[in-house]
Amino acid sequence: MTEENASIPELASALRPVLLRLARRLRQMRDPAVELSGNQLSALGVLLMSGDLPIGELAARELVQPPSMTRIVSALEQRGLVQRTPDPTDRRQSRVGLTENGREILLANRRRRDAWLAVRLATLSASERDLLRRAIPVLEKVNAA
Amino acid sequence: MTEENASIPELASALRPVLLRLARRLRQMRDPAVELSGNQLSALGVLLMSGDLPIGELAARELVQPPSMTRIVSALEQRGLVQRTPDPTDRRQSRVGLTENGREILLANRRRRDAWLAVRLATLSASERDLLRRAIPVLEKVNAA
DNA sequence: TATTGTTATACTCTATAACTATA
DNA sequence: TATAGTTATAGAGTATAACAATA
Repeated sequence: MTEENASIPELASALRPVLLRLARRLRQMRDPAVELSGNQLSALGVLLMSGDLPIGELAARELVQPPSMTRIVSALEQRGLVQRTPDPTDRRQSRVGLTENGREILLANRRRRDAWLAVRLATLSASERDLLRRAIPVLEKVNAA
Repeated sequence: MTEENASIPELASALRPVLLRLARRLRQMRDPAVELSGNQLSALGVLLMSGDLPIGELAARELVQPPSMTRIVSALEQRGLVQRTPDPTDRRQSRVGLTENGREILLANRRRRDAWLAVRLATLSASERDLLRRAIPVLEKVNAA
């Protein structure tokens, strides 16, 4: 235990700015050549994780209103990154899914950001990297709480 | 050493999504009653850290164009959170600084987000919190690299 | 009638270009 | 002539409200 006397609020206010700063830099590493907005990229990510979804569901998961998601999906569809397929049982709905091209673009973007991070992780000592490795499940727990 | 065999790229792609997700939730904890945009809040943060700055310098630090910073500062000034004071030696410039009210609003916002995080940190075990505590300087090192 | 998704419209935030005033 | 800042204007991106099609 390094200093468990230190209070939880102090840990929070020390951790917050570091996390926000690092996340901001990671987000800036979007490939400027592949012009996808943050929300477009994020929507592709949800589709990769969850498979095909109706527009409304996708909007709810992204905390965006349905009309906004209509726009986002239309833009992605025009670029061939997603496709709409009509729901056979309810003709009001159509499910949105990644195309093969969309999957590739998304994964390439992630690789790019991972590479940026990996370069920086390589400057650490092995034990520092190990510390981060063990911190991951803890951060996940914070996220889930 | 938990498993230093695991490669650096793997660490990067495990760490990235956790960081981004947590940062996103932290950002969403802005007080909706105090309607400050992300960039307005961020500009106040720079002023707190660095003291009074000319508009151009502030724009450069926030990676924003000068006209955008003019708008941001004008909005903050109208709400009494910052004030412009003319530079005595160069009448083209004016320095922007926090007002007492601006300082309070900024700090209140930070306390709010810290509190959100602290509630979640409280669900962890003492040793998990200690792990995060030791991870902070490592994350700072990654940021600086 | 209720629900899914779209279109119409307005607002916010940002950027580039052109301008004003100092230096 | 160059620089600090502003104003004018346009382009993304989002939201609310109104509408169309289907359940």
